[in-house]
Amino acid sequence: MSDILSGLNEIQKKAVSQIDGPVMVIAGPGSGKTRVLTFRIAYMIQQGISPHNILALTFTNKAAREMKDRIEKVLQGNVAGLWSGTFHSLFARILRIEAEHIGYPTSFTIYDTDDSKSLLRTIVKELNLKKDDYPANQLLSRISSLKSNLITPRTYEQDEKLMNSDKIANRRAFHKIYSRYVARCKQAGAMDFDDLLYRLYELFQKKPDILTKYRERFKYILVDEFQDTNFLQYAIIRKLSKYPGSPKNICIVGDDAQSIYAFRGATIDNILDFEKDFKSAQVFKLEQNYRSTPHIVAAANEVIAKNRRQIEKKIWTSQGEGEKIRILKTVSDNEEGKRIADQIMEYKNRYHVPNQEIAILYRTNAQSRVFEDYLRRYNIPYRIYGGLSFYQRKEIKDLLAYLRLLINPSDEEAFKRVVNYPKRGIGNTTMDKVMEHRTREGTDLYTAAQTAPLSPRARTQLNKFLKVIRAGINKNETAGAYEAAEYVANASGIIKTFKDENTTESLNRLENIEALLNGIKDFMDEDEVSELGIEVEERTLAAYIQHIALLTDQDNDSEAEEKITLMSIHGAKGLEFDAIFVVGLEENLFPSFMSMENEKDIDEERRLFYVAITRARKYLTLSFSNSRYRYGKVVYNRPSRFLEEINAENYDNPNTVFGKTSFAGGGAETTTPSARTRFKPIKKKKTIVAPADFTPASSDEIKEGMEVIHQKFGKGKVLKIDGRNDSRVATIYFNEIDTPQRRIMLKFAKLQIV
DNA sequence: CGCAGGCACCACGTG
DNA sequence: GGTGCCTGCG
Repeated sequence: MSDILSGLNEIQKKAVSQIDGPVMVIAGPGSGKTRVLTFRIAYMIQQGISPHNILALTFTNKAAREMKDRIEKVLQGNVAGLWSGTFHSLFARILRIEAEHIGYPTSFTIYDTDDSKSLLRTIVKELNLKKDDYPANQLLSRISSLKSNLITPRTYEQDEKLMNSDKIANRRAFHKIYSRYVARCKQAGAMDFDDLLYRLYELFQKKPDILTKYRERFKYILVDEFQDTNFLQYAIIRKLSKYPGSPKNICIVGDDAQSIYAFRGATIDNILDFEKDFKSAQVFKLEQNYRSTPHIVAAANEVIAKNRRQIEKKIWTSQGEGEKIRILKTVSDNEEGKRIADQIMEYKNRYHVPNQEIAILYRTNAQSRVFEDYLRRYNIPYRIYGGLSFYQRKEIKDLLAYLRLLINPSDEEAFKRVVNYPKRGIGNTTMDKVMEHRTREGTDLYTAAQTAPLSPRARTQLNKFLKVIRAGINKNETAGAYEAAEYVANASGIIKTFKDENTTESLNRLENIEALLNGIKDFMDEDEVSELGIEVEERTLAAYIQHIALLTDQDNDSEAEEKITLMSIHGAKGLEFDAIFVVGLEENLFPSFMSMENEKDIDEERRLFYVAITRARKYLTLSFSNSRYRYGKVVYNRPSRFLEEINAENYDNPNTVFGKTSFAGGGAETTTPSARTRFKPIKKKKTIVAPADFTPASSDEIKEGMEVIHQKFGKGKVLKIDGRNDSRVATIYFNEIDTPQRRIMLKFAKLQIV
């Protein structure tokens, strides 16, 4: 530990030891980025810099935790006082401390996307607008991007261009919705995700002395995954580090080639601007890849070379020969699931790759299902990341809504969510009255609920609800968070409802409620670090709620060991595995149909593909399917253009990609790559029949020796039919597909006779 | 006011 | 294939 620098390569050493002044580290995949970051902080502390003066911003809580653990190990001591975490969680921490300066209560709550959308829907309704003209999703993403670009409702109004574009686009009311949304969030004492950034910026802008306080504290700032920061995040970083007399000790680490969050406002302009903003910045490029074998590295370089506009670099490896990239071509998404499960078995048996070193990566979470099915069938343990997490379950969100009310009764979304849950006879009519009263009085919903004139019956019921909340608030203050939560879970009737229902479903929900209560207990009892390892300053219900709101997908992986990983490519950023399967490589899926319009979006998809393949250490498999289910319908897609962007010599079975496969002779894929075949675009449309002109024959018309067409498998010849009546099975040879011989249940088959 | 059943729309990715 | 919203009835 006396020499932290030993064991690093030359460039890494420089990136670690240059601690004064602005530094930009461009780090290719697998180039030891995390190592550099952790060693850099450890080195700083060893040089006598107080951890208290260091701010390290990462993308996930997990990354922050890992970093901290590793620093502690290197220094064999603690790093108390170091602030490391996500932008959102650290900024929320500052806002919690300074809330009163911007007119927020210390106990402000955080609206998640569902809350925001629900509020927007309410506002649209209040303004008597049609929800089809103002879909909540679009409104929210527009508002989010405005906030991220520091455009407030006021500056919006003064911007003729913006106002005009709304007129043209027939959404004149947008400005009204935006300002009302902002006002209502504030009135409810709530911040949405963007507010956690925007309000901090506002705080720094309005209160110079507070800004100074944090400037003096955070003398050294590090930002990980800088390519994924948006304009606002960078603006805050600049506020903290760029001012007259600033030491400008700022280090950003990133890789423009791995920028995959443009859709939420991230811009690689930030990387390009950094050098302009900090003219004296020293730039280090980490290009040696320690992770992957040569074919994978070569493929990555070939793919990313197709993008225009990027910082020049080329990753390289000194590793010897490794496996070539495999391709799987299948006829359906179902078969894709099966073939991949088969290959996983092969990896396990032949190469002894442990489960936790295997990952299946897809573009959209909806693709996970088939893989789940087959992994379960093969008894291979797996874990799915993303999709509905524990905290997104209905029963959990309901109880959390109650808890949110305990710390902030003004929280309008929480109030509406549970005022009539469990059912207590407070329906739309009553709530409309309360809402009207709220508008008339200009108060928050909670206050209005206490004074609104109502029918005696509604009043009694509403009072019962308010009483539970009041008692809960009281309990929280006197007895503590766990006791309050337990009280509310019972007094609200949630627990009773599930018990009474007494179905497997409801008992399962009850278990989840209990798990949540236990989670609160753990959180409160833990004295330093929560089970998730995220350092929190205080142990209160408010801190717990905030902590939950800011969890990231990668954070809940306590039992990841011994299991195969299934996740979206976005979720896989920063991770690595021995064996990677990138699935669903089809046009309209990956690249996504949303990106087909313009080159810029395709570039982002390509970077996503780049991220996907560079997760692999040794084995990489790419798969695509001719057809798959989407919205319950079969769709046919061509193979992804990205497949052709990898040079044939890096493929184990290149003919599968380059369209020359004859599929004759049993569809064997044993062809060796012929020299440096340059890729040809796949022009030939697949001979799969479109559903429109497809008229299946009835099953008893099918006879041996017939030529038939199958909706998915294409043309084939009936070799044999066995069984009788409903259990008749035809053995058919489909010469257009990979594994041509199939057995088809005639009862279900859709076959057209040629 | 509650509930059942029909429906539209959805879903690309996230703190 | 799922969810959340609307409608119409009891």
